[in-house]
This record gives sequence, structure tokens and C-alpha cells, in this order.
Amino acid sequence: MTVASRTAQLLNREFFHRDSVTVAKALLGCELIRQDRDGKCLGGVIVETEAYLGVEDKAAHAFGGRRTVRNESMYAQAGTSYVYFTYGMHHCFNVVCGAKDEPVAVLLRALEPTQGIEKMMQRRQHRRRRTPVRPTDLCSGPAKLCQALDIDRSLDGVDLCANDQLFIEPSRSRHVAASEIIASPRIGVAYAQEWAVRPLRFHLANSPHVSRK
DNA sequence: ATGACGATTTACT
DNA sequence: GTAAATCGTCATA
Repeated sequence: MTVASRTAQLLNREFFHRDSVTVAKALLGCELIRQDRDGKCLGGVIVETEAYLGVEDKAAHAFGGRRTVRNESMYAQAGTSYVYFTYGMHHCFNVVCGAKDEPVAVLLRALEPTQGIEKMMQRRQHRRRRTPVRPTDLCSGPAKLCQALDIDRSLDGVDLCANDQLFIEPSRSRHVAASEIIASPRIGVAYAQEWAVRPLRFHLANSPHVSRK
């Protein structure tokens, strides 16, 4: 499939050019797809996201207008990827939202695997791991899904609206009703004080593929 | 040049 | 439940 024909069926720039809470909810049910070097597609349906609100958000990397080599992609146009490295060993993947130079983004936290499951299993079952990877643990966390889909800093800053290596397709059959979306506090941001408790994490009710119950 | 810190995951008690 | 793993990045000097 060519880039041009594929681009026509992706989420477009306007989809991402909205506030991050709206995009975080709208991404639920959409499908993240990664095409690796062999042309093999890996991916799954997005079941969990978190919204990050920019300069006023104490939990966000751009809090206070912080702009560095690491988070530069947050200031790019909507639809750009922001991939960061953390804890000395993990990558996390975000979609940049809002206007250019407005550092807001959505962190993708969990997928329901649909494509390339065997290959993702192999990527997750790395050398040092002792226990087998269960299907519901394949992409049930922001760093797990990056490991499964082979997402790292080489994919930071790419345009998700015009790219055949990493992109997002609209929700297929399933229309996601507002009643299926559960909001809760974001994970791992206890240091952010009052921003730690705001309900900016969103996940599909009843999905066994989320990072936490 | 140095030190502290993660938007996490895994294993173990 | 707790703790270890592990290192790029950034603020400070």
C-alpha cells in the first residue's frame, strides 16, 4: 500500500488539532499501527490514554514552558509523535495535540493487540524476563506497548498523519459511547500535587487490556 | 563535571 | 505490598 492511499484513511490533522482531553477520549477505539522494517504490521486498538495539558500542568514535561532537546516535539504541530526515554530503560509514546507551539499531548497507555501478535510476543519476551507474557499484558502499559511495537526515539517527531511506519486509523466498527469511557487520576505523577488527582486518564470500561484495574 | 530524577516494569516477600 | 533495574537528560556549579 502506498503512503498516499494509506494517508487517506488515517486520522487527519484536524483530529489532533483539538485540546488534549478531547483527543484523549476520541482516541479510544482507534487503532495504532506500526510497520516494522520487514513490512510487518504490529498494533492494536487503543484502550487507555492520558491527557497532558501543557505549561500549567505540573505533571507535564512542558510544565512552566520547559523546552529542551528531550521534549522539543511537544511544541510541533498536531499529529506529531513525541517519544521519550525514561527510567533508564523505557520508552513512552505520545501524540501531540493543539496548536503549534502549544505543548499539549496525549500519552498512549494501553492497547488491545490485533495485528502481529506473535511478533509482539517475541519482542516482549526478552532475554531477562522469567515469566511468560500473558495476552492481556502484551500492551498493558505505556512502555510495554512501545516495546511490543518497537517504538523508540528514532520515531520521535514523525508526522503520524503522513507516515507509513507509525500511524493511527479511525475506530472501525465500534462506536465508543461516552458511557463506555471511565475517567480517573493519571498514573505515576504523585509529585504533581493537585494535578495528580485530576481525572485526566481515560480507559474503556471492561477492557482487560488496561494497565490497571 | 556532577548529581538527582523519572508520564515504568518486573520480580520478590 | 516493596525494591531493584538502569541511564539519558537537565539543572546547578
